Amino acid sequence: MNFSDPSMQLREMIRLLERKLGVLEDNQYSCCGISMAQCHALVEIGRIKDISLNELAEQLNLENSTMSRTVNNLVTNELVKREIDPQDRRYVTISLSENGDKLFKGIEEEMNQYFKKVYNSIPEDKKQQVLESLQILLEAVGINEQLRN
Amino acid sequence: MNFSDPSMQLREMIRLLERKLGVLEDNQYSCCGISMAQCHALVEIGRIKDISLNELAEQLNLENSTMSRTVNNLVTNELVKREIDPQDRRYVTISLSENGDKLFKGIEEEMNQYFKKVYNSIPEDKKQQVLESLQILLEAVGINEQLRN
DNA sequence: GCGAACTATTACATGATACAATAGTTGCAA
DNA sequence: TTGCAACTATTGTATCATGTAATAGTTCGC
Repeated sequence: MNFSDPSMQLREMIRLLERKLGVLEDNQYSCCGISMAQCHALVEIGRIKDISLNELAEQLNLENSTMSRTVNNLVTNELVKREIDPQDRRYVTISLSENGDKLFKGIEEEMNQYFKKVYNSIPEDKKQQVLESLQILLEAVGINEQLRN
Repeated sequence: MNFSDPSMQLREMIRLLERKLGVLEDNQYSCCGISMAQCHALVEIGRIKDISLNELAEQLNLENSTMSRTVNNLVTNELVKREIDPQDRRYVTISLSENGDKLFKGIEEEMNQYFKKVYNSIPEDKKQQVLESLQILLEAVGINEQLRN
């Protein structure tokens, strides 16, 4: 490998970052006894509070069918409620149960603690720069999102 | 959500970055007709040239058994060769076939093109800063790797 | 030469996912 | 108002990924 080209350095560092962060969620059951798919859905529902199945699927880049089954698992685990929207009975309104909300808040807290530690591991005089750079990188990736393939 | 705390901004941006980049590899067959698991393995084998099953599994953070099956799929697709090491017949030496090498080079080329475009979407006077920041971030994540849980 | 340690594969079970088919609901238009 | 198109969610079917545990073959040291 020849990383002399800075764009290849970029690729390599993003690859490493993905791998390092990915380790956190590699194990199928690493998230408090529920699967990662369920965990992602749970957090997304917790953030938006009330959401339809299609919206949730779109947020997580999943098929409706996959989403439906994942939500079903969460319902089985009594973490999520599924109610038919009285305004339009085609929709289901998905929201956290009391248990689900507790778990959600726990996960949020843990994630925040973790990122606080990471943030505080950044040298003081570089913190602002790292945040700004991530923002710039996000924009650069966004610009090239449509152009793929 | 309240992103006033900069560590929460960090979390949010990393989450967005993961999602944006993750879209690239969401589909099960998005990688040139082979699965993502196979694609990751192919690239890793291509980079290291000759590698044993255990080493490959460790590189990709997978179980031996999973790795064995993935390699088997690649062998079935005639992209990878599996040979018993004559020095120690417990080991298998895994390497790319001619077809596999072509595919590997194609993937590398495509990825490099993509990251070149991303890199060139970064404002000229910020390029160096972004690279440096990613390096800093990697180190910060690395520091907290052992500390998890 | 025998058993411990190691490498890879296979058996089994579970979960995620996509595509396609289906059921129910709504809205519009003839 | 009735019938059809459009939409939402669920279910059927198939495939792949993954982990744990069991198994087979190999090496090495005693």
